[in-house]
Amino acid sequence: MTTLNEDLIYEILSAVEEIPAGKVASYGQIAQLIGKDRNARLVGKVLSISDYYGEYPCHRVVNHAGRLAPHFTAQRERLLEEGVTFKDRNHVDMKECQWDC
DNA sequence: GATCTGACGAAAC
DNA sequence: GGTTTCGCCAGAT
Repeated sequence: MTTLNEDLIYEILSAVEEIPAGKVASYGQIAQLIGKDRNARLVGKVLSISDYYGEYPCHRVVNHAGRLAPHFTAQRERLLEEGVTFKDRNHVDMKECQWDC
């Protein structure tokens, strides 16, 4: 496979853009949607290297604990504006706002 | 080509 | 609820 990241970015972003406003999805959920259920770390890495924030709702992607990305400070504010509820300053209420796919 | 690292996940403790 | 260990894949060194 010589095509590398370009293909991964397409798959991941295609899944990310399906996340409805006011909801959040875990990396594992995205990974599963792209057919790589154990490849959640790739989702995060690809988003970090890509500059697609603004074109895709990558702020709606959080980890399994509802914790936000360590290098993505604006993420919390964006989610609050969309109506996502928080349990703590850095923890999303997964029970209420996790994407039901 | 081997090793380490990473916006992670799940299970075990 | 938190920490520890392991697993997974792709990129960087």
